[in-house]
Amino acid sequence: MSTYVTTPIYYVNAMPHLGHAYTTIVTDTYSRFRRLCGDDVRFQTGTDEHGEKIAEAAAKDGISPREYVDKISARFQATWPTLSVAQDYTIRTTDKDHVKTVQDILQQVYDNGDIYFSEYSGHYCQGCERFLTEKELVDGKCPDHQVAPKQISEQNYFFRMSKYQDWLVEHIKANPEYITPERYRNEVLSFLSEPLEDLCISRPTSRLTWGIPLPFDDKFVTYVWFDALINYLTGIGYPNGPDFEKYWSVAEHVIAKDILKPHAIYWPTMIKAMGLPPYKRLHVHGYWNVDETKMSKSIGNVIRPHDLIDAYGVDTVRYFVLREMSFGLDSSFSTEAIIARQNSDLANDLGNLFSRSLTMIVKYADGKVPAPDQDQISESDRELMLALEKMLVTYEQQMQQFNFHKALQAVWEVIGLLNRYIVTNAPWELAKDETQAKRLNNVLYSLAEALRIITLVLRPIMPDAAEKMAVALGLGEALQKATLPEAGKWGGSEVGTAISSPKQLFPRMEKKKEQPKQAQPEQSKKGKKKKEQQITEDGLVTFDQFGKFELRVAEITAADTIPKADRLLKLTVLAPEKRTIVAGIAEHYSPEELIGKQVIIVANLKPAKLRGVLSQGMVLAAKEKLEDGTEKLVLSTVAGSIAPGSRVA
RNA sequence: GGCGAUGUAGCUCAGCUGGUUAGAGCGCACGGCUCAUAUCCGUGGUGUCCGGGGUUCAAGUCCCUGCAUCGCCA
Repeated sequence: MSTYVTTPIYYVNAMPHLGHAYTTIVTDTYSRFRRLCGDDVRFQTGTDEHGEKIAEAAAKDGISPREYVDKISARFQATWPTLSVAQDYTIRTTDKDHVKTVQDILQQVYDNGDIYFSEYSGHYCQGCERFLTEKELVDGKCPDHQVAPKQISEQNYFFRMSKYQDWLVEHIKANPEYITPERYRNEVLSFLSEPLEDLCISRPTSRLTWGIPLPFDDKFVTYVWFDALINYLTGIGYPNGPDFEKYWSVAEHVIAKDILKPHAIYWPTMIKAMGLPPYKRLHVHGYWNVDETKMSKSIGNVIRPHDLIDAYGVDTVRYFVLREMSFGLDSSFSTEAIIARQNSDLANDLGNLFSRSLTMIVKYADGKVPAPDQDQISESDRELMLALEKMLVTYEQQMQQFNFHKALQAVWEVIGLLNRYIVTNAPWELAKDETQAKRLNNVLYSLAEALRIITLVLRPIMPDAAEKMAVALGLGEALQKATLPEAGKWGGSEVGTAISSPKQLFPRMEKKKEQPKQAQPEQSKKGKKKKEQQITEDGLVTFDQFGKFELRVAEITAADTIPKADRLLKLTVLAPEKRTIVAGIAEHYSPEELIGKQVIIVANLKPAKLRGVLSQGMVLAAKEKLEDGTEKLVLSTVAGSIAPGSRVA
């Protein structure tokens, strides 16, 4: 059997966050699971690097798109090893072979008549990179970006997606596992109950050059999906690569729910138009919330994988996300939740079980796996064997269905049983009585054996911890090659194998409310760094020095744009005297919305002329640099209304 | 507005085709053990199974309806 599993290619306009990490950990876990089952596995991830947003972000940074995508793509690729993710191939949409394959496919579909040229006009939102319908607009603005879209009339190429709608509906209905979990399958079928529109697949080079040129019209480049989705083919050598057929016939995609439509509708119809068989399964997962709220850049609660690894370690992070989230549903991330899992599941249940078992083998059996005695098999031994057998069946089924939390539940039931087994058999009592030596050996053997199997099934989930366990159990390299069908059977432990005293697998963690190492917005991290630098360079200011700054509350009474200055606004304020202040906030605030606002100004700043206007002071504002290269600016103000001119200190 | 999902113990959730006193983990309380990472084991729940109505000998489980939350679509 072979397995081909992919993550989406991640759009490089943002740094990796918990969502990216989750998708990738899931895919990695599944690929390791299939390997454990003995499959020939191909696991692919990658980055999506074309498009307007990339070109803009690069321009803002003053570098070429190529330099920009190299930089961000490298950040993604550097993240995966830290999460113990071991992909076989990392594709980039800017790879030469990918570009060529995309063009070949476009030409082929075009030649078959499934791509046509047409004109249309509409409201184009730059943030969304798409045309919005009349009804989507709120107060004439894009609801997501709060910007009025541009009215654009454009000629473009379209993919005849509608032609394959009936086929797709039939295919989804005939294959219940094509899209899972079921809720997303239903969503897609519901969407397909309405007539499908054709898909716009190009952008004129007059507007965008950072893309793959259409082979049949060099005045256009490919628009996102035709470029991006094809990565799943190019990564395995489409069309003539030696392994293409083998892997494509078993292709499985893992995605988050935000890109369901492209993967469940655009992609199958594209594949059909190319004359290829459809992919096998599509696995859709939900979002991670942070403490009940959405993770978002503007709130500043974005969780970064490296912060999590620093604070908890990679095994705990992997275990946590896989155990906590019901695949398909949204889940919440919180410091409390991950620490609870770490302490109760990993440290107390698994870690302690491992520790006490190995210690006893070292103490009571000279550190070697003792020989079991068939005549001394007790009821509890039998129960344990049966439980492990049952666990393996459940584990395999649930892992195959992407129900990782259920698979782990099954494993932890056995861990619980083992802790009870130890109490029931009390090896420390058996050790005191020489006539019980055989019984003792059986118990110790059972423990070694059960832990060996647990180590095996935990490998896909926590590769590093499983490796440590394997080493302590004296399993060595045999386990690396072990597959579930054989190594899962009871009795695989070799008598006489040397067991070493265990090191602590998982430490317990303090349940502090504030974890200093816990994921924090990058903003504050940078701030901390700066602060440290200032301390070392003695950049501290004294109270007296600070007192020289005269900060006051000012009320804005008028605001005007300044000709030929697109960043500046001329403000008239009361502080309490009337002043004119020039502020570089025009990109973030419109004059109208400023009237009446109370802001904080530096009142004794040396006046300066800006664009011919004398500025008597300076307005304070907080600025945040967002991952996509844009900036967010918010004026500083007071928490309640106060008389203009009040001193701030 | 249309379609769909969800609503079960303090928290997170299991409960398939209706059938004895509705479950698990976490947390909490008490007791026990000592091999172990102050870990482990045992005991402890009078839960309006969202509200209302209905079908049935019997409903958390089916039907209708209302409310709440969420998703997709328009």
